[in-house]
Amino acid sequence: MHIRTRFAPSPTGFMHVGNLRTALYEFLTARHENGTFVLRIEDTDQERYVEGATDVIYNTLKIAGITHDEGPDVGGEYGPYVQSERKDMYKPYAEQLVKEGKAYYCFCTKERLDEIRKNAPEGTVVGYDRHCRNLSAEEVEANLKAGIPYVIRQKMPVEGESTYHDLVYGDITIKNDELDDQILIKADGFPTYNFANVIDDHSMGITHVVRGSEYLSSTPKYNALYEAFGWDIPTYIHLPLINGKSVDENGNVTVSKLSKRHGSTGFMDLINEGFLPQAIINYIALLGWCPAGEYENREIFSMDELIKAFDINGISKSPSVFDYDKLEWMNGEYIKLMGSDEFLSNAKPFYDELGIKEDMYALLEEILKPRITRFTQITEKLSFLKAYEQFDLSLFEHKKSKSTIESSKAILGDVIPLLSECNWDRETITDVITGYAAQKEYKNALVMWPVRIAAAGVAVTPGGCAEVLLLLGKDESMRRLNEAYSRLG
RNA sequence: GGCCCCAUGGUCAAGCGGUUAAGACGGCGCCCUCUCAAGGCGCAAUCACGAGUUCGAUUCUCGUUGGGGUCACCA
Repeated sequence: MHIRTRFAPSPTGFMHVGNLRTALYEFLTARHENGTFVLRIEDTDQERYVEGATDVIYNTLKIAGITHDEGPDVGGEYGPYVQSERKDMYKPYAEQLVKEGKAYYCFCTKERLDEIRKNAPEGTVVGYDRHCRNLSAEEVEANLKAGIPYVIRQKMPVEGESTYHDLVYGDITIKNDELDDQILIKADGFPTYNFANVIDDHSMGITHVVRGSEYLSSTPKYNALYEAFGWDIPTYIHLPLINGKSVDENGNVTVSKLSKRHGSTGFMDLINEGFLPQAIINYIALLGWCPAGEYENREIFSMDELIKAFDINGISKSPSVFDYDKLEWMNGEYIKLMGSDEFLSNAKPFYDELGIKEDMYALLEEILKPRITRFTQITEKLSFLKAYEQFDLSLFEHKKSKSTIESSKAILGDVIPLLSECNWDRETITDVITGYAAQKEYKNALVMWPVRIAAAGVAVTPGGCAEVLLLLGKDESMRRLNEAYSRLG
């Protein structure tokens, strides 16, 4: 069987990571079986139209490495792939069902529908009362002729129960009287989302419908349509939701659907914060799916590896919580895996901002790579290069190195002249300092501590004293060393 | 509220009747070490509860509790 899956986002200008994960799983489901992945744009809601929103979808998928075989931009045999361009094809399908007695015209006004709801017993929710389900042919004809607005509703089965199978959740059964006579065509002539979805999925040959578990309870309605048309019901794969964790005003930890208050939830937001596309994809791939077999216990996956390892059996049923800490860790792992070119191209914008010269690139990569989990942290990590304040002299005191104000002053006094005469390369600087320490029978730490502090002016630096001196350059290093020395009295 | 779904450490999770209940993130400790990281080693921490079924339940069934989803002329 040739698998065809689709991603059918609405162009809202924003790609929620939950949506992206759905797209990823749809993509992986198809790719793992050498199937076809289709992109369809669901833009029927003109009110929600956002300029450039479809570009956000294209860009996101491209950056994320989720490539589609068919879609508005690449074409395909099942087009058009933009729903607004398909709008004329839905109504005939609905009218076909009316002819076959499986659907009917409904002339009820919105006011009447509201009335039904209002009069419903407290705390209950009632659906449509099927008022127009059994209008006589004459009544329908007369209403139509009179130009009374109408919708087309499907006649749903009223007794018995329906069961369908989901690859993740198993068999799901509901009573048929739960099913409302759903609207297929709205009064404005446009199809409802559910109706258009079924028509599109069928006419595009979609074999596997992959979507969030919020569709679990409305799936019987979709199936009623497939059955009315005599079409094959697709294979269903419902995905557990992604939640976010937050603390409410009472200090209680609560979990709810991932949203803004949990942090960034948009793919582009995460990118802007410095998360790498591959890391985001890798992370969300593992949110709700667990690799098995030879891939068990593995955390880092390239897209190709995900395609190979992906297995529907590994999808879990229970919702998961988006963990920014783990994403952060994973991002760091991707950074450590980077080659020099890739590292540089990511770091360059931050280097440029600091006015860093090319001859420092190699050293910076070495000291930064294990220390950052996002490239955006570079600015902060290297801030000591620009700022050299009147730092607190107590920084010279360090118990473990046995460094004190006094020892610092003495050592700086000795070391400054030595450094001022030496070549400014890593080996020489290190030799000078360790040589001095050896000669004085000091531990290296006792000497390196005050030098590093004096040069950086902060307690924590990426790299040790030799690296700090190199990054600063000889002139600036000597200037700072002397200034600190004089401040020590 | 009706209906549907879910339930293993703080988080992601393996497990698919018999295990010392994996692994990862995070936390903690130790080692390494000129700071901070990285790296290495180690520790703490989980089967929501109650009945069954069974020689034996984390695993199967039912119930309870908790959580989520869904009930539009929205998508």
